[in-house]
Amino acid sequence: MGRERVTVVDIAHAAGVSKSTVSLVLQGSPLVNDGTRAKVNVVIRELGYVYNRGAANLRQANSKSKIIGIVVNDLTNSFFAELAVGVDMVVQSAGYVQFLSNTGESVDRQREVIASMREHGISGLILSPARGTEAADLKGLVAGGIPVVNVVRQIAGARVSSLISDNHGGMRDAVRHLAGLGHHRIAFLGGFPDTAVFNERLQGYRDALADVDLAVHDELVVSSAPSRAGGVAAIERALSLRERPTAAVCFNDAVAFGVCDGLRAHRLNPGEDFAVIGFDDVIEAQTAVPALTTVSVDPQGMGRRAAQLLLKQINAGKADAEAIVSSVRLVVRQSCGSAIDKRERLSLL
Amino acid sequence: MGRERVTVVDIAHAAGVSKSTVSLVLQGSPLVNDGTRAKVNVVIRELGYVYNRGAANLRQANSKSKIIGIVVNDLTNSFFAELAVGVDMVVQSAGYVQFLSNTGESVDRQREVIASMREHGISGLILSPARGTEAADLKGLVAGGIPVVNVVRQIAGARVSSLISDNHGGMRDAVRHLAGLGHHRIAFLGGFPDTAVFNERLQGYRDALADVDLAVHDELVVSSAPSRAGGVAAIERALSLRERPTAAVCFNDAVAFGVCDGLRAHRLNPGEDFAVIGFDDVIEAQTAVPALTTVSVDPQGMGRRAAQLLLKQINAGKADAEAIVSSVRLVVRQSCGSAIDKRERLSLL
DNA sequence: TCAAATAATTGGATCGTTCCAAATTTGTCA
DNA sequence: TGACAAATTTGGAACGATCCAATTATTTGA
Repeated sequence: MGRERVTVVDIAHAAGVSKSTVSLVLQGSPLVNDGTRAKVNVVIRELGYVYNRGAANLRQANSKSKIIGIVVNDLTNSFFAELAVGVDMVVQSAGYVQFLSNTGESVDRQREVIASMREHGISGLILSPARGTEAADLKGLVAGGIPVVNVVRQIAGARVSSLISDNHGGMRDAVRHLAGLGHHRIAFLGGFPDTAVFNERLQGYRDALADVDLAVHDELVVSSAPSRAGGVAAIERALSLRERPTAAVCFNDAVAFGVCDGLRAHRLNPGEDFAVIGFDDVIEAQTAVPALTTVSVDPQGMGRRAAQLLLKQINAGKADAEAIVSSVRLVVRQSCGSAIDKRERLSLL
Repeated sequence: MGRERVTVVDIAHAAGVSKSTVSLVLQGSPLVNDGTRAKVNVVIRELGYVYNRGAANLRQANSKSKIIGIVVNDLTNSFFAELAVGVDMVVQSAGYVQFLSNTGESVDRQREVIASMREHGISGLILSPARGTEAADLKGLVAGGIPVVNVVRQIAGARVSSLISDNHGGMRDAVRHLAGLGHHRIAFLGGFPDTAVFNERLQGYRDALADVDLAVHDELVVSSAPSRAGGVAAIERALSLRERPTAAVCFNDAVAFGVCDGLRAHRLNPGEDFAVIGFDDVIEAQTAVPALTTVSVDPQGMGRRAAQLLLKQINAGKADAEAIVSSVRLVVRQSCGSAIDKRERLSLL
C-alpha cells in the first residue's frame, strides 16, 4: 500500500528526459515537442504519478496556491449551503479547490479556522462572518495581501470587498406589497437585532410603512433566532398580542417556514388567513405548500458572484475593496394570497 | 500589501537563535529551554509569522498533511450539510482542516474533485459517492494508501471502510409502526430505484409487510427524486390510484416534507387524514408542523463517527476496511397520528 | 554548405520547513 | 576541580516541484 511516492524525477528517468522537461509538460508549456510530451504523458499515467501541489507552490511563491477558503456562519441553514455550492461551481471550473468551514457563529472558531487556512496558503477567502466579527479579525489577511470578499454580512471598518443583498429595498418592496393587498397590521418577525442585516431589513420595513402612511407599532417587531424554530416562537408571540397582525414579513425563509408551521398549529392557514413573506428564496420556497412569497436573493447566484469577484481580485494581484449591493426582487407566490385572489375576494363582498 | 514572507530564518535571525531551534519551538518540542521558547514566541508574534504547512509537509513525507477531504453528492440536502458539520467538528478539534466539495451526483465532477484533493495531499477522505460511482474510481486512493470512509452509500467491491445506517431495519420498524396503528394500504414514496439505499429501504418495507401479513402492492411503490419536489410528485401519483393508500413511508425526510405539502394541496391534513413517516431525522423534522415521525439517523452524529473512524485509520497508518452499520431508531412525532390519538379515536367508535 | 535563427532540452539553484548527527552548554558528583 | 551525563542548540542535507540561464538539436536562407 504505502508505496514510494512517484516524483518528477522518476518520470524523467523512466521517460528518458530531464525533470525540467517533465515539469514543462506538467504545466502545459508550448515549448516542448509534441512527441516528447506524449511520451512523458504516457509514463505519467503508467506510474500513477500524482502532482504535488505543495512542492510546486513552495517554489512559485509569487503564484498562488489554487485554494480558496470559504467560511460560513451556519452551514445547516440551506441559504449558506447553496451559497457554498455556488462558490464551488465557479471556483472549481477555474481550477481552484474550496476549503469550506463552518463557524456556527463562534468568533473563536472563526479565528482558528482562518488561521489554519492561512497556514495552508489560501489565495483568497470568502467569508460570511460570525456575529461579533470585528475588522481586527481580518487584519492579518489584509496585511498579508490576501483578497477577502465578505458576503451577506458586512464588517464595519474592514478594508475588504463585500457582496451583500439589498436588504433595505427588498424588505420595503415586501411590505409595500402587503400594504397594497390591504393589510394594516404587518409584523416583522425573526432575526437577531444585533446584526447589520437585521437593522437594514428593519429599516426597510419602517420606511415602507411610512411610505404608505401606516403607523409603526413596536410590538409588531418580534426578534428571534433566524431559524425555523425561531419563526415558530416569533409567530407565537405575535399571535398573543391583543391586536393580532394579519400579515408578516420575515427575517428570512427559515423563519417564514417556522411562521407557517406556527400558524397551522393555531389552525390558521398561511396564505389565506394570514399573509407571510420570507427573504432569501431558498429552493424549498417554491415547492413548499403554500409556495412561499419571498424576496429572492438567489443564494447560489450570490455564491457565484462572490467567487467571481474574488477570482478577479486574485488575478489582478491587488485587492481594492469594492462594495457591491446585489439587487433583489420580490417573488409573489401563494403564501401572501396573490393579488388576484384578493381581488376576487373583494368582488364577492 | 504583498510584503515579503516571514520565514523561520527571519525569526531565527531576529531572536538570535538558529532556524532549527525555531522549528523545534513551532512543533512544541520539549527539548527547547523555556526561556528560549518564550523569546522565540515573542518574535513570532511581533513579525506576524505564518506557518507554511506546505513546506513543512514537503519535508515530512512520512507524516501527513492535516487535511481531510469530504465530498458529498448533494450539499443542498440538509442531511449532507449536517453530515459535513459533524465531520468538521471532530476533524477540526483534531487539528485537521476540511476540504469540502459537492459533486451534485456527477461522477465526472467527483473524479476531478478527488484528483484535486489528492494533489493537495489529503490524508484521508470521507465520501458520500455520487450515483454510479464504481470501485475503480477509488483505486488510486487505495493504491496510494489513503484511507477512505464511505458514508451513506456503499460501493460494491471497493476495499474501503463504510458507515451506513440500518436502512432495512429502520424502514421495517416504520412500516410495523404504521401497521400497528391499523393502516393496511401503506405506500413507499420517493427515491431513485437504482441506488443501494433505495433497495435496502424497500426491502425493509416489503419484509415488514410480510411480517404483519399485509400484501405488497407494486403500485404503492412510487419512486421519485429524493427531494421535496420529488415528494410532491410521488404523493400526487399515489393519490391518483383507484385505491388510495392511507399512510406512507418515505425515502427520506425531504420527500416526506414534500408529501405533506402535496397532501395539503389536496386538502388532506398530514398526521390526521394521512400518516407520513420520513427517514433521516433532519433538524427541521422536530420543528415542522406537524412534527415529522421519522427514522432517526442523526446525520451530524454520523458525520462525527465517520470522522472518528477515518482519523483512527489515519493514525493507525493502515486502512483495513471495516463496514459499520449504524443503528437507527424510530422517533414518533405527530405526522403519523400518535398511538395515543389512535386509541382515543378508536374508543370513540 | 555554413552561419544565423529557432526550437527543444537541461542542470543546478531555490522555495520554507524538518530531520539528523554533531557540537555546545550546563549540571552533577566524587 | 575534572570527568561524565544531561540538556540545548545547531549547521547542513533533504523533500518535490519550478525557474533561469545555458546548452544542444533542428531549421532556415542565401
